[in-house]
Amino acid sequence: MVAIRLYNTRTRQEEELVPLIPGKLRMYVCGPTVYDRAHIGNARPVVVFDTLFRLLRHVYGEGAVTYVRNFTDVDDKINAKAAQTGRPIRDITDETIGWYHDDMDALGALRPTHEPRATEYIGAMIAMIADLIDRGHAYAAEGHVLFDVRSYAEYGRLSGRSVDDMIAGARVEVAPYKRDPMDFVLWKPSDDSLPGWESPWGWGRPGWHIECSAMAKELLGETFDIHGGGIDLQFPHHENEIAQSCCASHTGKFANIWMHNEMLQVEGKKMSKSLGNFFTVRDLLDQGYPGEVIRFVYLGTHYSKPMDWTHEKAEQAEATLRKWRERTRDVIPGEVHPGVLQDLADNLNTAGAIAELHVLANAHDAPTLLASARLMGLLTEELGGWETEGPADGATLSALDDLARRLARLREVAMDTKNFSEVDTLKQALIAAGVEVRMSKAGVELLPGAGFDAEKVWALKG
RNA sequence: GGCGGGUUGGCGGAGAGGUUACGCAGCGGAUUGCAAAUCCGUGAAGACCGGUUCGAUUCCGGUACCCGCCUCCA
Repeated sequence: MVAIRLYNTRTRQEEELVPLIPGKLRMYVCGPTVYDRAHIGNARPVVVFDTLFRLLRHVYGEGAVTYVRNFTDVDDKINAKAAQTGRPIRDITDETIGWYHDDMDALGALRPTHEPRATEYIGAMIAMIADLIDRGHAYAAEGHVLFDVRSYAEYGRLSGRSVDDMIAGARVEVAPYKRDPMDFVLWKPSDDSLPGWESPWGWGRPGWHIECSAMAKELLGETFDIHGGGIDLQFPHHENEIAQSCCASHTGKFANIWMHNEMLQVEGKKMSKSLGNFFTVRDLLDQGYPGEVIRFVYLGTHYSKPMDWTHEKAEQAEATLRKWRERTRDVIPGEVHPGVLQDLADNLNTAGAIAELHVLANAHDAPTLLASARLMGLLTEELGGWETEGPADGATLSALDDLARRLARLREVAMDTKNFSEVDTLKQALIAAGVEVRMSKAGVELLPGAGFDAEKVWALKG
């Protein structure tokens, strides 16, 4: 069995993945707050950990891997949207979850084993909060329950911060009911306009961090193998998860390996609404970027480095995938290339693995290329189809066929007369219409290419 | 202020203390009426300053610059 090595943020070093339960692998990844379409930054961890999920299933067996990714469906952003639109919260979250599934499916991400909704685990959260109070790690105050960061000596270990340093930064909410400014909310009161649940501390709703601790415990147990998410979650979210879970557990342990993907940028800049470079996955799909192309761009940069989304990368990815799909058409997948597997097992080096795929393609080893690419969720049947669809409808395609025949006739004549001016005129017009013109001894082939303009084609047909 | 990431050939982007990354673009060739597509081949690198070493782009220290998180936005 291939040894998988992963960089562990918790220990700041690369480690061999040794399942806590032999033969079983348990992974938790922080999922979305469901109040709007997922943007392309949200999608990076989805693709990264989907690729890891696929690798783990390949190595340990499909049934041996349990992957949990939550939906945060109780949150003030959702409440705000409900208040703004007058729609019921459940409508909003159901709709958003549907979008999320559609969009992530389009990127070739497998559905996790479990996708728990926070609102379905309120009981487990209340139980964990009560347990934390009993153990002296949390306290109720003015309808809130707060975690006492001073009660947990390891607080700040994951993110390499000390409580005192963070207070010096003075970016924390100071509330009179807090014992320490860094204490964070486990439970907070709700008024009539907000969603809430009965609890020992009154009508209220959970703080953000407790849901992951509670759901991970319910679905994976007190300890498990891998916890993933974006690096932005390292503090405070993951720090707080660790504090809650470790203080509420019998072993004092939580996730074994912590993995964080770096952030995504757009054309070299932070994606933000104010810069106008903010895209949802749906935006890109609607603009015509196939989901597989988006996935390929993501996998082209190692997850531990900032990734830049650029149009140029997407174009190159599309050209590469187009070529590979042509080469693997009707090919039966062979064995996964050991080099590809080795690269993925080496801290999920997807960029290195893609380089190996290029080598396989150049070596004309289509069966191995296909099997290896599929391990990464590329060249799969589900993601295919886009490469042959093209931007032309059926009628336009038949118009192209007519033009191809006309061009072929003109060319035959020109071969005899040695006067190619008419052929070249038509060819240039076709190229100007975004048509790829392929002429060979076998004949003439016209394909809709980049910048294809159906109107110009119809004008040429006359 | 605290924490973290980065700086590699024209562009993108990896690994490895000594031997070709890889892709795109470029260049040469095959093919083509000319092209396109395809195929074959090929030049080009590691911010700066020190240190360790027989040897560093790769390890260590420092400098500069870029970026992110700590704040509703991943």
